[in-house]
Amino acid sequence: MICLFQNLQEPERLKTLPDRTRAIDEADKALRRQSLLQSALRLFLEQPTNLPSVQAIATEAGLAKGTIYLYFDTKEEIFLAILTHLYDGILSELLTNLESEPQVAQSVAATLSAYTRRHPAFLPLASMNTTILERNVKPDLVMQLKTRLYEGIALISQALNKRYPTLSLSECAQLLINTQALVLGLWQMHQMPETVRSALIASNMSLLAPDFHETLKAGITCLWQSLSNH
Amino acid sequence: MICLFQNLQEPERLKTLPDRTRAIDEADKALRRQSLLQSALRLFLEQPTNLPSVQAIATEAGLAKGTIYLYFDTKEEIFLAILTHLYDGILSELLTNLESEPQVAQSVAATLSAYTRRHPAFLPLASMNTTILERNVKPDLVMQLKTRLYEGIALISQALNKRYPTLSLSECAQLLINTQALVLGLWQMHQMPETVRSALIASNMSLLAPDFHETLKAGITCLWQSLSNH
Amino acid sequence: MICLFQNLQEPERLKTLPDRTRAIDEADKALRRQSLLQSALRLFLEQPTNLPSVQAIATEAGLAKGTIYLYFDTKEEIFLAILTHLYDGILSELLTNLESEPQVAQSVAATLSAYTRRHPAFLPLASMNTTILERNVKPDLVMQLKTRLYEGIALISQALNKRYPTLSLSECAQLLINTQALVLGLWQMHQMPETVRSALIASNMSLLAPDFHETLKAGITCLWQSLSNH
Amino acid sequence: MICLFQNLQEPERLKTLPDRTRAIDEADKALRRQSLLQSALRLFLEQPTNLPSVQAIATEAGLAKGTIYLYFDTKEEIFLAILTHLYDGILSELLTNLESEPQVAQSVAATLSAYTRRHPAFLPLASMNTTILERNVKPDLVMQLKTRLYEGIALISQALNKRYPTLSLSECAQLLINTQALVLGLWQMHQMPETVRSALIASNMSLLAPDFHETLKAGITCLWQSLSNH
DNA sequence: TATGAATGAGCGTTCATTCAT
DNA sequence: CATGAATGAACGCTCATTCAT
Repeated sequence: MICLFQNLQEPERLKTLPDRTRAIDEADKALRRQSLLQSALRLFLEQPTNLPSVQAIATEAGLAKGTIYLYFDTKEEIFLAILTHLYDGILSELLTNLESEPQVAQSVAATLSAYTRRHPAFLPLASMNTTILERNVKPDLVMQLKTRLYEGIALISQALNKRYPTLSLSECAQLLINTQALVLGLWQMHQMPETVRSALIASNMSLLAPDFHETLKAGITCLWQSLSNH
Repeated sequence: MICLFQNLQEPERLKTLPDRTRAIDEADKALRRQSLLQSALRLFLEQPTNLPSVQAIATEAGLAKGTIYLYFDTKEEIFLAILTHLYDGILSELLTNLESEPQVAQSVAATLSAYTRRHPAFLPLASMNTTILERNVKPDLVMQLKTRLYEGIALISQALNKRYPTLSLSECAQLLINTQALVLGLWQMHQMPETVRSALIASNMSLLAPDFHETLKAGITCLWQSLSNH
Repeated sequence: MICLFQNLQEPERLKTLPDRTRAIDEADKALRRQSLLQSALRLFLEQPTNLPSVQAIATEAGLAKGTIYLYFDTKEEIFLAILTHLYDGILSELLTNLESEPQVAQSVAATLSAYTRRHPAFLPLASMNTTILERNVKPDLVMQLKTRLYEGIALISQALNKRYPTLSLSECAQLLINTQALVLGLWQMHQMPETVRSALIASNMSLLAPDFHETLKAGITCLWQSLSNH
Repeated sequence: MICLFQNLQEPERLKTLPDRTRAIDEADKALRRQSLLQSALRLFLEQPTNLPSVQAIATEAGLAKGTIYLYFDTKEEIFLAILTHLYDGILSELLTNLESEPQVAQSVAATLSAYTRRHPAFLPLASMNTTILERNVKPDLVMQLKTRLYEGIALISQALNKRYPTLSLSECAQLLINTQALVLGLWQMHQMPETVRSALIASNMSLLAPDFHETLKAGITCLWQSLSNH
């Protein structure tokens, strides 16, 4: 089986190329690409409401602005690559945890909650996907993300189906998609300026300003309750 | 009962002010404001991926650019107003239909499906809310949207709670929030360039390019299945 | 003798017209005009680097924006009127003090120093005269200012000439003009952001950041030393 | 002696970079910067009442608007640079002429008169310095101008002091500052629309519409008469 | 491959002034 | 005379992308 997740790179293991050195062979190029992704990610995390500027990314990576365009066609492509990677990550963890955990719904909820904590760029980027990223990226890169997503979902669906044979493969897949949709939507609804958040709480409307992770778990539990019926 | 939704204006009933006429009294001003909202909406629907430019909105409304700033502080404010209005609309319909329909989950799904069809700006705008709109709008307008949302949810929760007394008010509210999150997320996942859509179908991954309204109904049914347990 | 300075109005004696009342007769109109001038001046003093907006002036005066244009053709006209008034004031004081004081140069210096202190709008406005005000005002209003200036200078020159008969009338006049030029120039050279001022002092260049009033006195003394020769 | 005025560039000697060519090394960059300054200056001289627009400057220089911002942070910075340069120029000439001319006051007057004729942008820009330029420029650029001014004044003061040992260094410096103030003020008082000028002459008030250069000489002579006493 | 100078489209907003009421 | 809604010109600046070197 081709591994979906070949792209995963532990940053700490990453050998870095000296700045302003020419990346000749494929390995060096990949390294440089990774380094750009790391820089972009780092800057994005500093202010997850905006994509950082190309200049900032280049500077952060110790390279020139033009160099970035040797590795990516547009700025958005960089972040779509990061997002793709993050999708890979979450799918991979879901699969792993599914197999080891007895309580499926709880496992899913816990995995998602932990993952979004450990990867605070995931949901902000996922939220921008439709609105910002895909709009400025070649279709085949969008397809790449979708394909990865599809394959991940397929694998997880199979695992699920093995444990809950009464649930069809496509029901499993749909459940996963719904889960991702729910997480994405909850995160966006939960996102707001700090002033608004405190105003909401002050006005007894904390329903709209809840702890994201709490809500996440509850929501997933609700969505996955069908499993307990099977 | 105080009606939340007094703001709803059927565009077709709207008397329009002749162009370049002065809106002196409050009624005329409201009319002009509505007309700007209509123009903005119309242009947005032509290309729901970008907010139209202020100049375009003004021209569409037969007014000068500066006039817009007599009615709105920023461009985003216009679209937040539209979105607020659309949230009012959906909440109102949910409430109405809930009371008349026997099958609650189906009613909710059908209402949402129909509403998003009739108001194709709803989900695109809702998707931009966090990322684009709220970022350039005074906090109290964000609060206004949230408050309306809260009050709508409160009313619907009460109606739900009346029919399913085993479900607590806050469980009902949370269910509604989850529903909105799910719809939002599904719409975003379902959103893609036409080329991508056909590529997905060609590659046997139509799972990721489904009919939105189908998926919506299935998703809501899944989320609301708890009701059948009560 | 026709008084040059009929325009001088002690603000405290000013009867004010109730807001939004129609000014029918000439006296009422003059009152309203004065009130607009006062409002404009008050706002300008709050931020003497920019002319306040017409809207701000109207609001401050309790009137509508359009009303201002019943009294002045352009915004700059308002400030040219204020400046004219302030020129009247300084000329009048110079004349008065000249007659009572024995030491002419010192009298002039002291008068100017005191006047600019009491009327902090004088030099800022005078500095804007060429660059901003006269550019957007009908020539005959500029002429009015010049005429007043001329007549004031003429009167003072006569007084000077009486005391120093060896100085021709036109030499006296020129001396006055040079004095005004010097004051204006010194004020502009002395004007700077606070940060720059402290940087200058820190760099041992306090020559360029002196006390304005000190410099003023020294400068005038220097310019007027010819008198002691006569 | 380190020359303060190394920046002086005779425009006619300036090698120009071909349009749309890249300025790679520092020399070319300096050339391009000079060319932008020249263009800005040229346009300003066409209408010395307003700073030309950035677009106009770019077009005049055969470059794109954005390019300007590679060389200057704001539009005002361009003109502050020109003004700094012009201050360098006048200080340099004053110093040179002082050393060669026997009659100091006359030398100063003649130098200033000639310089302002040859550099018609000098006084208009100097007049805008406080009101317009320094307001939109980083403090350290203002400081640069001040520093240059200070150093120029220091050098000239030394030269003066050598010839008139009874005048202290700081008296010399102050005399120079007063001179600059006087020139600036006279220029502003002398500045007026052509219509006003002819009206003044027609009304026998030519005192207020004199030949600037005449007045300048007379004024400086008056200010510098102290020297003859020493 | 790397650079970074050059490009130029894109846009929201302010505000003095006009003028219908 | 008073109002204030409507006007629309004016403009600096950013920044993703290109491309000559």
